[in-house]
Amino acid sequence: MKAIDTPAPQGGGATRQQQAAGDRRHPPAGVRSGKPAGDPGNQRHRQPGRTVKPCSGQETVRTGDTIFRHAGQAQPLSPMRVLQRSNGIVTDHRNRGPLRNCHENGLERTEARMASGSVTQSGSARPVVTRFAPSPTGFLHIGGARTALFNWLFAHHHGGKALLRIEDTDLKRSTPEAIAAILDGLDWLGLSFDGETVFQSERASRHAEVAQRLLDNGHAYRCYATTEELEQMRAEQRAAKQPLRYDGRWRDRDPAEAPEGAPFVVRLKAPQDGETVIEDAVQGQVTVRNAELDDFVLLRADGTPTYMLAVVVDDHDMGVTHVIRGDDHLNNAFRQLPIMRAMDQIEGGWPDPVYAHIPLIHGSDGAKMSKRHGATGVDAYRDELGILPEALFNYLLRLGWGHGDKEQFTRDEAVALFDLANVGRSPSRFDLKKLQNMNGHYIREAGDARLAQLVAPQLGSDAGGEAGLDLLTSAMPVLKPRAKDVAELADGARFLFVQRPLPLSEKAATLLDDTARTLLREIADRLRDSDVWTTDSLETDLKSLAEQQGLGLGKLAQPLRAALTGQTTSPGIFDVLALLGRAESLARIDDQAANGHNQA
RNA sequence: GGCCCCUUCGUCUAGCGGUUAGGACGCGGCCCUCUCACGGCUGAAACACGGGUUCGAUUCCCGUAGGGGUCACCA
Repeated sequence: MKAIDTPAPQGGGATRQQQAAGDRRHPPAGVRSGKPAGDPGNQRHRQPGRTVKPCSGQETVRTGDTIFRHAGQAQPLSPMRVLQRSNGIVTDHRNRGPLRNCHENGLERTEARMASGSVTQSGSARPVVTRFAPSPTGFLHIGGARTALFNWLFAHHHGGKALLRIEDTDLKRSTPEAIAAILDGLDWLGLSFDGETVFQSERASRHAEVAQRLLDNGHAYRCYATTEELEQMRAEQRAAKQPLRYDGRWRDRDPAEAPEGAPFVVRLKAPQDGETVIEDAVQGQVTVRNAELDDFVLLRADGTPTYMLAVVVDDHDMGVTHVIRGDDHLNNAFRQLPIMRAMDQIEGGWPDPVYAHIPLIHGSDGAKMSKRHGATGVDAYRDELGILPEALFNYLLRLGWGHGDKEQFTRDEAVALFDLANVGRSPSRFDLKKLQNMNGHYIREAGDARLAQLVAPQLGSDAGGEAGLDLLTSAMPVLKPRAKDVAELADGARFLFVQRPLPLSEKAATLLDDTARTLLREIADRLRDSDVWTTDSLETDLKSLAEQQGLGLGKLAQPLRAALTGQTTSPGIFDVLALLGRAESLARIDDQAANGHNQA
């Protein structure tokens, strides 16, 4: 955060033109690395297919993102954009600068990049603002949860703000229940977002206003093509094996030709030449030829905005500096950027955000997570799989991000260490086994009273009362190491609340043969005589009894365990006795010692 | 199909031109031990392939293969 406060090398009051000129004198690579652009270090991390090949005979001007070769004319670079780009570089681990070679730990490395790369205007801070923008069509998806987490961590790491926006413009599919479920899921994970939650549906008029601005300034146009017409167009493209895209039939047509009173949509007049380059903080440099993009719809025939427009307008209005979202949006960035660029040209103050497209979470079969992969909502992990929020938090953090060999991260550590630089670029598969293992770890660390509260509802009314909760709480230390989710914790605790006579598991019943019952009587006699009833005293008593009988402790403990719990597995036998108490223990032993004829 | 992205043990990952390729989950073995866990030790297990560049490539470049994403008046 300190780094963001670093005063700008360039004059704060520079006009966009001056800034553009300044940018030309100091090409991005140079600014970025602090080295001459020709430095070998700058070549090192080029990715396959990402190298920008300058056209010979023409000046290739990189304004950072768009290359206009045809005109040899660079799009003016706003001061804000310089800042933005710098921020992008700061967070770009694929960055070709020398800092990539630093052998520091990730945090220091990040700090170092921050310190060297950040530029602001007038020395004023441009705080990081991220946003999580789910569409409320269901519960909080596990992938969405991770996106939310990364946005939250990044913002907090940089002392910025993480905003929440509900993308509910598709009224047909958005429900209040889904909104509540998402909010609930975020809350459960402990991800609190800053400021007011923005509801995109409430901003339609603002979106339309921007569309009008675009229209008025020649960056958009009305398209009167009918749905049928467009379908036919696509059918023809399909038949001709052409890429499917709007052919721009109304782009340069005289509006006077428009059919009287016919409905129309508003389309962006997107750049057709050159290419757009994004310095993605995760994916590195990504280039798409502008010819690949068509004039997509901004405003529907009914005047409502499309997602593409709404996102851009909202991100701008919310002051979003870093767009961290799923990789499935990478292609969208190339459609959203032209809208921002157009608005920046019209009124200024619409800087490019830094993009960070994080890889998707895949199911075990390697395909994008969906319903058929089983649990996809965080609510299912909580309610059905008995996962603790801190476990999911940690697991999601480690999915696609790493920090050396470290596996466990507290919330504070995560905030301190998280960076986009160490987010991987390839999709990762969801591994329930590892989540459960991690959950086991956090169960062992969790407070006993808290776990008792979680477990009680699964154990009937006895467990929910004050006495029941107390019992559960005191049993937790010996129950915890044996469970990897809340259900297993409940299973382990069940013996505490079952009513006599205990039902026996098959294995337990087999264990309780005649000799075992005889032994149980001996045990009962011995225990009845002792005046203290603690784990230690019980251990002493039973060990001496075993010794007298010339038996290993195991021979004695197993039948006893069966009698006390009805199971063959449980916490340590002395703990079980102590937890159950003298009266209940002896009663259970007597039950089995006497019983028997009708058993085997 | 067009475009875009990705590729280290089965899975999550470390690795930043020279390493016995490290850790974690899972799996096997041993220890601990009253059972089951926990914990400790230990074993098997990976650089997709082919070309470059280099004295030297897991690491940089190109290509192939494979996987994924995306192509609406959905978001």
